[in-house]
Amino acid sequence: MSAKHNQIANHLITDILDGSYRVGERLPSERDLASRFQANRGAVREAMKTLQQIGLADIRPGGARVKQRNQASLDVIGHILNRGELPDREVVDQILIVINNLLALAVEQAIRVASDEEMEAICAATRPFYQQQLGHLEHGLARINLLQTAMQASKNLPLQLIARSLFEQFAPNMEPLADFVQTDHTTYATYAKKLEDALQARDTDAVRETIEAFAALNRESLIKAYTAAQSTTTHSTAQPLQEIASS
Amino acid sequence: MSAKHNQIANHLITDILDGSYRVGERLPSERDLASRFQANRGAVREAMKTLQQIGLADIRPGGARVKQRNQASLDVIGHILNRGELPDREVVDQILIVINNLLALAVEQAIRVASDEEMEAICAATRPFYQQQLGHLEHGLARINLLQTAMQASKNLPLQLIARSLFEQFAPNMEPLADFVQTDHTTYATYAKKLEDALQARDTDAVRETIEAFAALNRESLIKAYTAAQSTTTHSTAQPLQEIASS
DNA sequence: CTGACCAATTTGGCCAGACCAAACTTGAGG
DNA sequence: CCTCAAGTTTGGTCTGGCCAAATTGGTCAG
Repeated sequence: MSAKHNQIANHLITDILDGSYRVGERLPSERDLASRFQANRGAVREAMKTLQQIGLADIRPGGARVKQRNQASLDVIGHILNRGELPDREVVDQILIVINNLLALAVEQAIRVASDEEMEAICAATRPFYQQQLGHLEHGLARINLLQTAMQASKNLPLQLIARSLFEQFAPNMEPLADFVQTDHTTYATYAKKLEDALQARDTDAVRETIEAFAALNRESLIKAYTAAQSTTTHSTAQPLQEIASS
Repeated sequence: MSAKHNQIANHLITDILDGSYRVGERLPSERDLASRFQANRGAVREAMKTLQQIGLADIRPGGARVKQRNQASLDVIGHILNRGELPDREVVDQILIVINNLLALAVEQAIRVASDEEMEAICAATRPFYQQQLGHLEHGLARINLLQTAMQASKNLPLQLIARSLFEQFAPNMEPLADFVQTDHTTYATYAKKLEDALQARDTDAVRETIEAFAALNRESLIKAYTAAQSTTTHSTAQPLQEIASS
């Protein structure tokens, strides 16, 4: 149902991510791929352009070559998470670490540059966690809202772009795990209260501490979710991530 | 001399970034653009694909529409910095903040997960700053090397990708300022020594502190560079960044 | 006059076949 | 074995055309 060039691109991306082509190896020519996918060369061309911009292939006259994964764009993350039935545990863990750090930075920046109204907006975003009974869905939405509000108040454009890109690739791929996540609302609530207090006091260190506490909590529930999910799921045959190559 | 679709893409990108098209407005049709640039529709098509993947335009049957800037991909940063004779001071400042934070996170992670050899590699990367007399060029290279080594040791793929993307868009656009940057090698050396000690002790807090000290130093020299550069340069007519829109 | 509905037009997606210049491959000659 | 030139492959661009979806504009009922 998706556009043809997207199908082709996705096929090639998963092939590369699965290691069907070695790094530095030449990909099949556009004409070749066109006949393989029974598509026009133009469509293949657009798919190749996607690969290039994702940073998985270096495409130039003479042939397109596979690049190293750690030289890719941030946009590969979504595709990496997409492989297999469950997203790669290790990468998910790494993403959570980064997102939490970005959130801490955003709040730190907000404390520095945001107006009182904007700080109040962040505080308001913490309140649902301890003032209301939240279902799973609302809890997730509240977390997204907190993140977005903080990013907005940071007024740091690169930071906003990074957080947004990362999150948008992260969130949809966590769907398969959603049913297995059990949130500890009580401790979440106490942390949220702590966070608001730290925000009110504009205490950067306390904020960082609290956000790290959140991170630990999230990580814990994630581990539980994985063990729960893996016992239910058929044994995954997904290949492990290739080693992150050296420079 | 660049490929045609790149010329077209760059033209459109700068047009959008300069505000020639309002957010949500429809871009000219592919056929229209093709005749304007005296190019084939296929070339225009590839340019549009670039716009889409950079996140500046939402392109779908019926027409392509301009998106909000804070909904773009991280890859816009390079194009934003590229406008005008000098890169936007504010955005540069924001990038430095983010990069420094990412570096701190990388080192923190390295302390957690890296082997002794990898930690030693980071320490080794700090030594040139206080063991040798570095010229401007070598100093820059040593900084890059420190960043890369830390990223490598962090073993955090998303972190590596972000740092790499950001840095690769940042570095080349700082060229116009390079001649005006004066580094305080002495304090840099003392900080570098401090950083190495903190690394040896695997003291996360001390590392963060030291890196923040570096950040302050860099920021200071950046401000000086800007004032120096602006007095030499003809008055820039670059338009200010549009307000970072609300959600 | 307003709003819903339907046809004509515009627009992006894709296709077929072709030419060019740069890169790659191959083989002859040193 | 190395060097260098001819031939081949490959990406970049072009022309011209068809289709389906989205937009637009007009029509008609309320």
